[in-house]
Amino acid sequence: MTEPTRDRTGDEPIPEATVARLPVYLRGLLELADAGVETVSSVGLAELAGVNAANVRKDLSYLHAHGTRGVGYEVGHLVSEISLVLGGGRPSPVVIVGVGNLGRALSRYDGFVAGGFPIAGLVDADPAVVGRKVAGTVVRPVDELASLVAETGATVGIVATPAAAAQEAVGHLVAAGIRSILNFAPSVVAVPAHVDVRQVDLATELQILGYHQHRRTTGDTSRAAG
Amino acid sequence: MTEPTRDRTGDEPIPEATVARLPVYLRGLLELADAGVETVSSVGLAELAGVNAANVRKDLSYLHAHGTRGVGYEVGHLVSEISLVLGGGRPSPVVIVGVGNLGRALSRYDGFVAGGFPIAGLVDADPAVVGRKVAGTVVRPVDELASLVAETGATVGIVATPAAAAQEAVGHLVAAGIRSILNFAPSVVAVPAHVDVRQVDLATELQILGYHQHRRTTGDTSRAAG
DNA sequence: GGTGTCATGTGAACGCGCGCACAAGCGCGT
DNA sequence: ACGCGCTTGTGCGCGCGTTCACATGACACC
Ligand SMILES: NC(=O)c1ccc[n+]([C@@H]2O[C@H](COP(=O)([O-])OP(=O)(O)OC[C@H]3O[C@@H](n4cnc5c(N)ncnc54)[C@H](O)[C@@H]3O)[C@@H](O)[C@H]2O)c1
Ligand SMILES: NC(=O)c1ccc[n+]([C@@H]2O[C@H](COP(=O)([O-])OP(=O)(O)OC[C@H]3O[C@@H](n4cnc5c(N)ncnc54)[C@H](O)[C@@H]3O)[C@@H](O)[C@H]2O)c1
Repeated sequence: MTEPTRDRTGDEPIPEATVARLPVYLRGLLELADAGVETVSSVGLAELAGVNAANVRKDLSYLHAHGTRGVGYEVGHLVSEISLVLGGGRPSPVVIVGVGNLGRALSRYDGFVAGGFPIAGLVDADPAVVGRKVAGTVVRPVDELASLVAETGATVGIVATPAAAAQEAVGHLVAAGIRSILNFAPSVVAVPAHVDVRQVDLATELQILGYHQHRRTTGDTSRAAG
Repeated sequence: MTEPTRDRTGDEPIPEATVARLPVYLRGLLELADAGVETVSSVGLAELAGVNAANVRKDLSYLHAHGTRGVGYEVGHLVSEISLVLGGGRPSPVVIVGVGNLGRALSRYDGFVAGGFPIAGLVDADPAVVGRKVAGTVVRPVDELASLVAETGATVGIVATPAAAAQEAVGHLVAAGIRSILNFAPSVVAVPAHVDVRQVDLATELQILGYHQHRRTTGDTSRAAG
């Protein structure tokens, strides 16, 4: 408020819908870079991302990644620009709370480190799980969460506990200084205003699919054969 | 149908944003029902779901679940009404393609059957995986997918293969008659118009979190303690 | 050096979704 | 029986997001 707006490195607000598409663009761009492609048009990138071309152009206009008229966008430039906006250029270590079925699968997910999200540590409340080695990392008790975050500089917390323990797990993460949380438990959690929570809810996704399927099979009588 | 009959069983289109919230309402309502609560107001349900109360009322108005003015909504009625809209009242068996780290975790997820999505079968392309028993189910080869779907009446497919194989896996599912697909692979897949695909992308979620975190740490210099 | 062709960048319109605010209606207490 | 308080149901305005359509501008070829 006291100082004017600086429009250098990602100071202006990017629309949320655009932010959600940037990772998809980034994936496509990395594929292109691997294939040796150096420039890409908004139409080409739109096809890779499955969105409208005008949407791509408007999205990229929010970044400081201007393209060349008549040619397109420089792939390498876009990659670095989007990476900078999304991750700040630095990796974000991740702490996983709850090392059950899902937590173990996540621990072994190689896409984490590839995407700039290395596993900083695993914690669990079950003494039978604590001390065991999962994916090369020893599971630590929940009361060591704060020190674990402090040691590793973890900035992201993943909640993979049962729903009943999700709010408690989130509380521990917030108390440890984590401000970005990804919650896999099917539970609405409350957090302070400065903490960002994103929900990944498998059951919800399936039920949304179920709605559309149900609607097609009951509302559409013109389709009989399969 | 010679006349345009307005059926009462979910014929009018429900807004997509509302559909996405219905599962959250349902979870809260089931908790209330477990606690013996029989009626709930829009304010109470809004708190449970973490949304605005007027939004709840408008959402429920799309269903045929009218409440009683001055009292609220009947919990049991809402549960059955939302369940009917979302799942058609019948369970939707699920086929999982790709039984790796994630596929195994999903197979053991008890929330599936609890939510009306029992595991109908598991398939994988790796001969080393085929034949092994995971969570009480034997993994079958991909070329048995069509017969598996036919036998079990599976209506939902989950893709848990590497990204490079996602499009192929989706193709198999579509060929087998599946019209609802949940894709965990970080890959944009193409499907016919009558097939519904929902993407669950972990890396995307983390990168969105990363954007907000990066924005806070660089743009926001004033932080309120508390 | 001129011109044609191509792709970017953006103005404007449309639709959707959200939330406020208020009227309508139901039940309970007196 | 009657009024009061509580809650539903919704009309309306606002903002966001998406898309079309077009003007602007760069590059390549002749
Ligand atoms: N495939 C899946 O398993 C899957 C898929 C989608 C969502 N989910 C959700 O993810 C969550 C975990 O699922 P899961 O199958 O791994 O369950 P799980 O029971 O296998 O694992 C839960 C783990 O959390 C630990 N835990 C419990 N309370 C804790 C606490 N207060 N603090 C720290 N750790 C605690 C437990 O000791 C256990 O190790 C659940 O909420 C589930 O609904 C799971
Ligand atoms: N925690 C996680 O592991 C995690 C989290 C989020 C997303 N994902 C995504 O989920 C997918 C699977 O991850 P994963 O860790 O389980 O990988 P994985 O390598 O452990 O498992 C992949 C499985 O798919 C099978 N497969 C390969 N090609 C196939 C094909 N054409 N048809 C059928 N099956 C095939 C393989 O044999 C293997 O069993 C990946 O796309 C990954 O990016 C994983």
